[in-house]
Amino acid sequence: MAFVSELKRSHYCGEVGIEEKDQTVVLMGWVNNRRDHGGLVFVDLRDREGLVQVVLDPGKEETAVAKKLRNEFVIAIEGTVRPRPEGMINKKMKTGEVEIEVQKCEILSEASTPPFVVGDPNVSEAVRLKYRYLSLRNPELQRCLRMRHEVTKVVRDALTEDGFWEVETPILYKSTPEGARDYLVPSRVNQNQFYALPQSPQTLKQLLMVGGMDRYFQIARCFRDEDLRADRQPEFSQIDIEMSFVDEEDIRTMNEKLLRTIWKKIKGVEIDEIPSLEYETAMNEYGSDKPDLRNPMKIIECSDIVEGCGFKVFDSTIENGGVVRALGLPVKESISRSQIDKWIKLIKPEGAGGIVWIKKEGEEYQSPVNKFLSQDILKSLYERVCPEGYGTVLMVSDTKAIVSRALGLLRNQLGEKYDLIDRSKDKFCWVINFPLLDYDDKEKRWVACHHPFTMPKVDHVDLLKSGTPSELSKVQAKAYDLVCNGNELAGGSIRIHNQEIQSAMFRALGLSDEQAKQKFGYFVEALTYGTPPHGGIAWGLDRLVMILAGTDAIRDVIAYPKTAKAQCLMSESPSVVDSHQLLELGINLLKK
RNA sequence: GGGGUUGUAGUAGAGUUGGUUACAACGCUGGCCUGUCACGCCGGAGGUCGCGGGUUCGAGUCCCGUCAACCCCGCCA
Repeated sequence: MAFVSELKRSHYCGEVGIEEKDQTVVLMGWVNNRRDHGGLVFVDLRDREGLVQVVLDPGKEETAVAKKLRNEFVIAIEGTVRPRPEGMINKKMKTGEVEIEVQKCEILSEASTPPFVVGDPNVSEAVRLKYRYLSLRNPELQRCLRMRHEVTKVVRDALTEDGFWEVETPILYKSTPEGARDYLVPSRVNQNQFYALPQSPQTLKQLLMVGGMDRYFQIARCFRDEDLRADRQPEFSQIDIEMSFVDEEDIRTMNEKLLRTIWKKIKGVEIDEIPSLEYETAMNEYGSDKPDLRNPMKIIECSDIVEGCGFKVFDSTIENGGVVRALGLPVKESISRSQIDKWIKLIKPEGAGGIVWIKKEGEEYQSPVNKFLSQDILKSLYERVCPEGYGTVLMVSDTKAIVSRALGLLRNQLGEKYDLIDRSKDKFCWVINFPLLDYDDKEKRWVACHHPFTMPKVDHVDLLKSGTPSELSKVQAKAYDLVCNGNELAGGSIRIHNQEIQSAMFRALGLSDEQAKQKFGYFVEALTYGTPPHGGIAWGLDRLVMILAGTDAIRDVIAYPKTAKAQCLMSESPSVVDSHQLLELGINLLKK
């Protein structure tokens, strides 16, 4: 067995076709499968481009090795491409028209019996993660990683074309006072001090604008020490973008162009016009700031119809400034009482008391509240919420916020359960005019919805300066999210470049200029040295690739992902370290 | 931190009201086969039923605890 083959690869396995007829080719790859017929051995040879059938004669000296071949052996073969005999074409294979008649076969590397068959879809996540390098041989995972590569390439090309510079920012950086939990890295040289891994390059990219880079982007790795989800890993990537001398419109236009380029180049799809939804509208009509517009249901206002109706729950809700709103479930089948009870259970944790439903039976409207509501009122409600004349009305009454959360949750649930979502097409929207501030009930103070350097809308600056609680809640931000199929694809804002507005913002957050300086230090100082008007956006790259690849697990688009407990099962990290390493760092562990 | 689902040969599963030696498949392995492509045929090996307790004459099965993977809530500027 040669350590290095004399052969030089001429083609990828998956790329051999009828055009190569009668050519001698050299292929290298993994044995995907072998079918030993005694006097004739078929091997499906695999590389990242696909499979091709190679035919070996174990009787000949050069190919006698065929008997030794096993799954996942790495081999090199030299052979002649020939059309398959009459009736032997395999239509299921891309290369099924041809096969390789092998003249030479070398084993480059033998393989232990793998713990699972490569490509077997029924292997548990734990086993697949432990042997990630074997999972990576699965064409499906390779398709996702190839797509990820293609997306970053398209993004780099498109942004470069538009005058952006890719600038790398540090991974060893400073712990930030707000936001997610930081991953900390101890410093050996500076004992008792720590770096933090960046949650995002937010401040760094703004300082690049201060530094005159004008247009920056980065495929940036970000780190957050928070619990994981199906679409969340502790380290993930952003397409991070920042621009100088621009306003909201410029950034939205630029990113819409980028979005169109991505969908065109990756999926070959032209995107329709992208609607902009006010945050307020999104919350009222979809119960979400990232609505899935593929779901046809909308939340319908019903307060005006039921006002003063005599049903105590509705009346007192409206008197107290709350609302009565409804979803119309557009399915003809009758919804059972127990089913509705399940939905009530679903929305209870959101604070909603229950669901009042209306069904139509012939010309009669049925409802648990028909003792209180006349047929006329039920009819008006039904006709507004189910204008098609069929379906079930599901009403919730409470404060605006609770009704939005409850019906938003229900809307998603119903969309899935009754297959109301049109998956043939991706649906996008911008969500704009987010509130600038949000009141934190636990900590009894105002916090920035986006971050404390987000610019308020021009005509809301005075509201911000007024500082009265009722006014502060109305202040809107120059912030925007790009939403696709109910996922936040990207989010960003225009940043404050004006000292006076920045001070007003800090005051609203309950910080004096002195405290702000202490908390944000060098960053606040930097903004005083001539900051261009600027703003930006960050795309969640992993989520973007997930949507394009049509997968719902973020692990599928990351080569070496971590488990829900943030461990790497392959390398068994995190792990304990040698005591001398800790000693050097001046770290003493609390014994467990 | 809380809730849910799952855990039985290498892999993914079946396993009855608790009852003899825990099943068949894929993979592995020995043999046969020149047209297979989910190759086929004959034979073989492979098990601390996640782990630890408990109930019982007897536990894969019932109970308690625990661990792991996944999903959800909290959390995620």
